[in-house]
Amino acid sequence: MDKKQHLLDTALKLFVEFGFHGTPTAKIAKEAGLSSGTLFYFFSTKDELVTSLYVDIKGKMTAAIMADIEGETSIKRLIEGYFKTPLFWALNNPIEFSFTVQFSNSPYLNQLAAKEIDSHIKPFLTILKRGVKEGVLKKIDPELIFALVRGHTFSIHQYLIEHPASLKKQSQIIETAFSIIWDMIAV
Amino acid sequence: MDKKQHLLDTALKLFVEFGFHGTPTAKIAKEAGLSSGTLFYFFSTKDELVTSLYVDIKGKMTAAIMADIEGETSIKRLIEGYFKTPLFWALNNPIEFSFTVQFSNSPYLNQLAAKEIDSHIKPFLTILKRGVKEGVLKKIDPELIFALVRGHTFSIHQYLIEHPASLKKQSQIIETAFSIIWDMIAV
DNA sequence: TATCTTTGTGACTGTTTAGTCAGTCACTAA
DNA sequence: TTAGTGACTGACTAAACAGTCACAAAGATA
Repeated sequence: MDKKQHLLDTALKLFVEFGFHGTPTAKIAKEAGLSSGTLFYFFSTKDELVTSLYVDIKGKMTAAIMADIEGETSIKRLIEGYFKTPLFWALNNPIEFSFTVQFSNSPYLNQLAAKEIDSHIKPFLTILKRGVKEGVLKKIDPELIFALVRGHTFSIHQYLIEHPASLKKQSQIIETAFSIIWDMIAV
Repeated sequence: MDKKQHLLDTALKLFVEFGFHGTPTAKIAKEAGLSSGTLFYFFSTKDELVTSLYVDIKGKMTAAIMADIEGETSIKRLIEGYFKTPLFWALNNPIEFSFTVQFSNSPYLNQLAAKEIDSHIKPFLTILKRGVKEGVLKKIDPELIFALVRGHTFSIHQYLIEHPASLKKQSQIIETAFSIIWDMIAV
């Protein structure tokens, strides 16, 4: 499985640099020091490679979030985890995060089972619903709150990659960004 | 130039439905009732067609914003125009707006001269800078405010297309969304 | 050692695609 | 009547590409 992971790593790098369609499978294999056939030994189609990569990365990000919010019960801390962890994770894994952004805005997303997508959204949505019900969050449709938080994350990430700064400064921006979004949705 | 516009319209429809790479030039020409050669008579490459379409649509959107804020001087009203007009415009031109979103997140964006992109961003940024300087807006990097407004627009648009509602309800959401973002950035 | 399975090769193929080009045709104007 | 123009055609080409396949090594198992 060493080679398989190596193919995933190489594909990731090339996809982010040249895009999905700008990266032929032959190039991925060659760059990974393997033959074209080997790629199709591990992944039956190119699409499968792309979606595998997404599932893989998304899984790692989710794991990071889960580790961060483990044991937490307060709505604020939970939302904080869901908001801040991906951004901090993105600082350490910029290529991976870029890939997920690119993927989310591509037609590939539709190839993914709705179930897979849902499994990442649902837990967070449940927390938001509870927050609204308990009066911690404003009486706004939880799905709208979800969209707001998501969009905010997207904004901050965009800003961070366009304006490189020290890790300390970046951390500060993320912290400030959370206060902003929290004030926006909390009662 | 009738045929050229017709090609642009057809391409727009197909690109939004099938994506850039999922739409062969031959299909665009056929769907437009023209021959393959005609497409290349008007647009020297496929890329030129795609970017033309973007410039075209972006121009129309900018015109709508300009019409809305004409004569305005108050920072709040200007920002309101920059935020609300694209969203209302998107309600009436969903396909066009979807196209710009898709385009903005694709590698095609890099093909566009930085100048072209800048020309849309700069005027708004200037207003934000003035707002910060005059103490109307919070002391946050105007570029960050820009990112926040942009992300907020993106969020609301996403929510609106995922949750169809009456025009009245949609308008209400946009109005509310503006109060939210205004409270977020204003002193 | 013999046999089976996994891992790997790289030349090959069938298809799809952007882009070309020689030529048609309706029209204009000298 | 003739010459010229420019929109428009569609069969064609050259390249690129995803995916296949017959064939090996390398490793495991017996």
